[in-house]
Amino acid sequence: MDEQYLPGKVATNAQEYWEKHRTFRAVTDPKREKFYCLSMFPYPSGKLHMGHVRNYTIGDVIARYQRMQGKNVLQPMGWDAFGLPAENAAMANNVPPAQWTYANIDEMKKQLKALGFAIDWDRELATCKPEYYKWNQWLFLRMLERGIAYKQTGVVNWDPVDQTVLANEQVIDGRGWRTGSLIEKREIPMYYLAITRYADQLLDDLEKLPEWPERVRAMQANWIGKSYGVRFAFPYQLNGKEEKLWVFTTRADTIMGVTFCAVAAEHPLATHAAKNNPALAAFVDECKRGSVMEADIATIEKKGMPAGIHVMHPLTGEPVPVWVGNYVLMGYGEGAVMAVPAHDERDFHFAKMYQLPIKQVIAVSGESFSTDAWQEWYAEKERGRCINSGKYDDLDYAGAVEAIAVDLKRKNLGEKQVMWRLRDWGISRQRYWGCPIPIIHCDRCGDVPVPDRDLPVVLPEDCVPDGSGNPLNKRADFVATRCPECGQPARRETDTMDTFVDSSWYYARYCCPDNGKAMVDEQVKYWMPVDQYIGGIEHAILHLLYSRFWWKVMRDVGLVQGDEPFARLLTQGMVLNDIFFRKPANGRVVYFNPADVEIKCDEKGNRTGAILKRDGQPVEFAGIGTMSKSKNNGVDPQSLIEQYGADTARLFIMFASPPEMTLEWSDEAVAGANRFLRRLWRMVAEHVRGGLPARKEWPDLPPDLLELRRLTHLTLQKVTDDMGRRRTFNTAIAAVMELTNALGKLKDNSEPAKRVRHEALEISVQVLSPIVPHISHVLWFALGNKQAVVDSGWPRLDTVVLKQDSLEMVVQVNGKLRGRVSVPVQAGEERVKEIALANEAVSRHVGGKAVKKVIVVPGKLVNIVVA
RNA sequence: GCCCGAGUGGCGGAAUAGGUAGACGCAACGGACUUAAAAUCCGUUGGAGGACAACCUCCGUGCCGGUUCGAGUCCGGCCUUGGGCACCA
Repeated sequence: MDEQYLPGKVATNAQEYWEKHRTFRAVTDPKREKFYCLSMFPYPSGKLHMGHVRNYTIGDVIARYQRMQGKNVLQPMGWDAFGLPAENAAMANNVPPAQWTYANIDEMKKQLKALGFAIDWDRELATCKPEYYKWNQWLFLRMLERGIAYKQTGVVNWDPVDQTVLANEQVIDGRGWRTGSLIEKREIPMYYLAITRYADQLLDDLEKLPEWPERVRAMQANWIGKSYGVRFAFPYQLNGKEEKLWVFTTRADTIMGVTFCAVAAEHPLATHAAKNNPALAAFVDECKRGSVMEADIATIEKKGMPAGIHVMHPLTGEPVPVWVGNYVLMGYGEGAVMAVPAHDERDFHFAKMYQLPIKQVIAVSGESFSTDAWQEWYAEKERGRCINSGKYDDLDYAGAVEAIAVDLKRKNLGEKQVMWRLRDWGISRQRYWGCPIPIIHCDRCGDVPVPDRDLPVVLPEDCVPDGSGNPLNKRADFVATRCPECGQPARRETDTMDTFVDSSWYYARYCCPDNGKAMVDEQVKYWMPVDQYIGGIEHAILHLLYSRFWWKVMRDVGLVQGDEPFARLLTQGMVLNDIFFRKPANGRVVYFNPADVEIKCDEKGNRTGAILKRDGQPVEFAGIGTMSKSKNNGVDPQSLIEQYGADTARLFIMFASPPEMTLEWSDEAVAGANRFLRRLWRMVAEHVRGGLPARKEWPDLPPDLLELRRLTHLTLQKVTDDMGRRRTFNTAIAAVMELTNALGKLKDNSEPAKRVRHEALEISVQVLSPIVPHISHVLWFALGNKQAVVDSGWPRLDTVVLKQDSLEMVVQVNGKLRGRVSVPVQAGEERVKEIALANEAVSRHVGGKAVKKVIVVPGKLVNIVVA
């Protein structure tokens, strides 16, 4: 073997071996226990970024670990290939999105291969290929048949200059990113998927996912947002006809405190009222400007204007004024709310601003109500009792809701209802680079689904978008078709599907990526569910919820079995780096890449400042943040691999922090990871040079060697647990480092010492091999093995060597550490107490005071409580 | 604004079920080797105080309060910070 560790040579050696032996090809084999390890597939944006490297390294370590445990492992890879960035790149470079996307895939595939991931590339797929998205269309048609897919209007961002629908991302401070014009909300017809029909299942089945992080389940449950309340109506007269203004509330107990109602600007009542009221029309227009994002709407200043209309209180019959409010969402609930200023904080402030009456209807004993300022208890429902509420006085929350619901029902004006925060999934996008929605518009027959035999509806790949509208509308060869029902000329739908549709079922397609006859086949029964899914925490809600929904639909269509697609989930943290910038006196902020910045420290290592290497002038530190183009703080994985090799990159990423936490970049720590690999290499090289030991029965070992063997197996035990159960790879690596540190101190070169060292090195190489597979591959052969480490299985734990006669226990006096004692393993509690009290340091601190209590935690600690 | 996390030395982090705070690594400092540099190896390294010394004492896990023999860990209230909020993926 080489004296020096040459990462490039080592990587080539290992990767060629895997390629030649087709090591990572996954074969469907029901006789073997399978393990499906899946990382979220990347959007082919151009180059791999550090987030990808982290994601796929975590997945690869788990896949390789499971493989060594003897499982039949599937780890596939593909491309989430439709999306907005391709259209933006197309506009910038005048290149069709397809061409840009395929070039990016080639580049990123090369990078993934350089990192040595144990991927079965035979199963590669890309969502922009008709063989794939045909089945998006096919299942969409099944959903139409079942009424799960339906058509309805929805609100979008409209750029009046470009005459284009914009994504939220393309709206900056209420203006279109290219034109700078003020954005308007606009209602257009769209296709929706009725995910709310599955709301109950999506919520209840979270209990079937014990191996998901608690926080993801909590976020999903809150997102689905089941609430119990009352849906009821305020009647009113319109053009001589009886109409009803419907609202939903979880606080029906406060209904007697309603002093006004508020409706969204898009609500029909607002539209009607604005007709003969120019001031209101102007206000409605104002509300319709701005973004559709909920975060914006929730933080804007609450504004309103009276609609000049009154509705009737359903219980008292009193007139209630209707206001138009910019904070009421048309897309949520009824687009109208009842307002109870006394018991809802938002209504309270709104009422104060517009001098609307505030009527207290809930009292809590011991608290006094005042309209001067809001107090927390006003909104409390647990301790409250109704007052000023006529027949409902003195009822508690549950009693009042019940009684009021009964009365509303009797008047046919409402009833108790379950309400979901979750909204149906609008999938129509007025964009080119996506999966066409398989619908044909016929003047005679209406919206006609494309028959199965005509699938897929193929997207032309040679369009170049120009920023105004959807280029598909200008493609007569795409749009012009015939109605499948009447045969007359008709138009194709030009909207495409949300890219979340593509990523909602790709995991199932990996089981049979080449099947041209069906969406999935019986192989999904073997491979699904995914045993381990790994991806960014930023996908905790949308992607995972849509996937769970889509899978349930596939189940109900009879394609798959089981209720959930992902058994275990690991959400990795983001990759962060320092952010440096300069802000010229009257210019835009300029960001500098940390690689170009030198940090100044004082003699204690505290940061004192930073300068740009190029000009030696100071730059400002803006803290740490996720690696991004806009902050110019990314690290290119490619240059990292070129400098240190794939194993160093992988080792650093797995060592720097546990997978669920954020990872802060550090060039110095990367160099440290490389140093460890070089040391490991040298250790093996020296050991091999000294001659490999003969393999015999274990001889009786002297105490120091026995101790080292014990450490070897303690390390194996810990690493196995850390990698398999805890998934804390950083502590697994630390444990191996401790072992190699101890090994470095062993200067003995006797035959027994060689045997102990050999075993320790073999186990180190084997357990590190999922993390640093290339160097492990070469070192394993160097240690005299005939079979590749990837096929060597997991090392066996020697439980005999772990047995000890005595152990160390910690002794505390009043909870403070005062001494350590050695105790025989079989010693009982009384004996342990005796030994602890006999300790010199302990008795000094007890100091003759009366011992009140002694607590013994077996095998760990003794706490002596004195007066 | 709402939902969900996180906060421990100069830095990344460890402490797995309420039981030794700071494993492992980085940086820094001191030393060895070398003509020199790189590489490598050895040692020190939370703060304050005390002892010639082996060592000893006190303080310390964002802030305030609580439960407990014992709290980084549990509970209540804050502060700061990260992710998500439905058309970025």
